[in-house]
Amino acid sequence: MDETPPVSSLESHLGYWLRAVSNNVSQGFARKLEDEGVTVAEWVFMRMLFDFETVSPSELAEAMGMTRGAISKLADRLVAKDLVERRASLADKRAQTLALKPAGRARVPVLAALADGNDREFFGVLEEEERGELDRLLRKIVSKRGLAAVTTD
Amino acid sequence: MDETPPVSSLESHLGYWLRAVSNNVSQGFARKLEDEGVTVAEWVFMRMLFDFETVSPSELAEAMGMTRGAISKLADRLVAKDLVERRASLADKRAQTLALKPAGRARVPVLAALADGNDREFFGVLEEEERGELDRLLRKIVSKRGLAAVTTD
DNA sequence: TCTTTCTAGTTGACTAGGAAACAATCCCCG
DNA sequence: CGGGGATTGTTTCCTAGTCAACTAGAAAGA
Repeated sequence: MDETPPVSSLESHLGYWLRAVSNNVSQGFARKLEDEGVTVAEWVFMRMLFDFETVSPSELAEAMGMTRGAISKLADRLVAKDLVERRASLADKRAQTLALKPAGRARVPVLAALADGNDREFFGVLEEEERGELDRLLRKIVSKRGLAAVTTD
Repeated sequence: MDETPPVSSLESHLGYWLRAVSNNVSQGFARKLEDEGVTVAEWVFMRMLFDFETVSPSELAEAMGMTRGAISKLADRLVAKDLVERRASLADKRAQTLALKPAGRARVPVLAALADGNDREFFGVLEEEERGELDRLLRKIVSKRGLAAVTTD
């Protein structure tokens, strides 16, 4: 009777398409950031510090969907580049606070412009309202599944 | 005058949300596959071999959006697990052909079921027609931007 | 108080992948 | 033919993450 078990195709999974597009967008973005000597994770890290003066590594790890270990090393790199500084916390000697240094702060608008350009490049193929819909759907998944994350790949 | 330069937020970029969701979906999937001792890349690799009997590493690299070097190592791992085999190509002594071994072939339906479950878990929060729309939008980006992602039709 | 337990951040071992150099082989053109 | 360039797959080195063990300090409880 030739009973072939039904095996779903790769293309039938939204996760597959999501991964394909996301990897591409991130790789494209990474390439643009390369000229600025910054990675995607570093951009996200700096953009977060730009808004919130006082951020702890743990909070950042949570917000970026990365482990504390990864944040620790990421911070090392940014400190080495003189874009970020670590400040000891007075209240709690274990804790620290991360902050942008002036050079880092000055860099953020430039990187933001690259992010804008990257988004235009990849999502410009969609109509305005399609972009709105995509945005809505992605946010819905994030909120319904309660994830706080952005990683980098 | 206080001319603050406008710095776009992380959340204003579709790439940001895409990355957030995609990473989450993939991490969730990776965790499910872990019990089977397989990675996401290995699943994709095997699923492709499942359909097309004869695939060269280069084609696979193209289809999976990875470098040939990465495919070479990925193949090494799968060969080591006895799921895949390399066959020399008769016509061209440089070339080779990758094929699933019986153990690998037997594994695919199980992994496909996990992929189905993962998709349900993450995208089940959307309505049926929202999923259709998301699918459409992602495919549109892939086709308009000519991403390598699998010759689909 | 002092001791146990928890929390913040760091570190080391390991993994997957990219970039580029490489060897083998093929192909084309003189 | 035969030699220069393309192409196939591998390899080496590097980067950026994870996980789990670790250190230092804080907190809670007897």
